Amino acid sequence: MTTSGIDVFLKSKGLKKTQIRKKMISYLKKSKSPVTALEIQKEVGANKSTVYREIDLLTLKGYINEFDFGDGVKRYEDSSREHHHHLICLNCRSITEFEVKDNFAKIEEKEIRSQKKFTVLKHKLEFFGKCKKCSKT
Amino acid sequence: MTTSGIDVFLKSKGLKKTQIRKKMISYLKKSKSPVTALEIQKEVGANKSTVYREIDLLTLKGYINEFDFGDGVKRYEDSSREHHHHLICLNCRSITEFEVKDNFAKIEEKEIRSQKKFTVLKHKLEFFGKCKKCSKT
DNA sequence: GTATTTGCAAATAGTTTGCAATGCC
DNA sequence: GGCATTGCAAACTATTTGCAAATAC
Repeated sequence: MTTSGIDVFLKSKGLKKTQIRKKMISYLKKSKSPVTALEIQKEVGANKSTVYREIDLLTLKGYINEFDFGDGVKRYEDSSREHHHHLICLNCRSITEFEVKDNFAKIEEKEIRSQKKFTVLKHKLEFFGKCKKCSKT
Repeated sequence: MTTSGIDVFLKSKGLKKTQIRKKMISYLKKSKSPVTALEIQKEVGANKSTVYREIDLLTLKGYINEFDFGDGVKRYEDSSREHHHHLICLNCRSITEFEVKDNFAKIEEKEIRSQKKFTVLKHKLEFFGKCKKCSKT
């Protein structure tokens, strides 16, 4: 989303264009891997309540996606980014992205709909293991 | 794992065969969807500290897998169960299992290894949406 | 007998809420 | 001006920890 794209997004969602909100969206937009509430707080310089409230709001409006990789902290990323999955290193906890060429999950969605009558809205696929660096040791 | 299988497992891991541990393993074994620490506590009748310590221990020994579906509570299931994915209803929060026939993720693992030099140990694939019941309303 | 396991109470971490003050349109 | 947004402090929830008592082998 471009800078003016953000303006349009905010307007369409009935959200005011505040300093904190703009900083937060900009931070999410430039981050290469999902960020935590604490990281957002530090970067944006807002109160933690504000950060959490803003996260809720942006999640509700569909601007961000939430992830939990099992270390007790939630992470968030710009939902407009290209579809990808995450590789989480169980050793150093680094998070790498993996762009998907073939969308296998889409195929499963069809099976799920026909077999279970369950309507898939989104899916999350994460791989846990050892990153390049940690595999060497 | 059969009852005697549990005995063998405990012995091989150097774990004592206590009442609480046996009850907990038995509960995990029979549960059809991942259970929370609180549910385990109620079923087993142990102190919550004991439950959390036991969960840590059994996770460490590879007996259980941990999941987080984004509602702030962790869930656990017997790792020896057949490989499957979860369908989480965003409306009523029910969790359904979906057995996988073709293992698409395995194919991606190969790409991940060659492209990213990342060694995959396990993956988690979850589908979020509306269950059969909630789709009707 | 001794190392493991357990319960209890208190501590911690992440997140949420009530309320008054401030800022955007 | 009026409603959305923000900060602060306190509350809340899930989980963890220290320590002494109980239990398995």
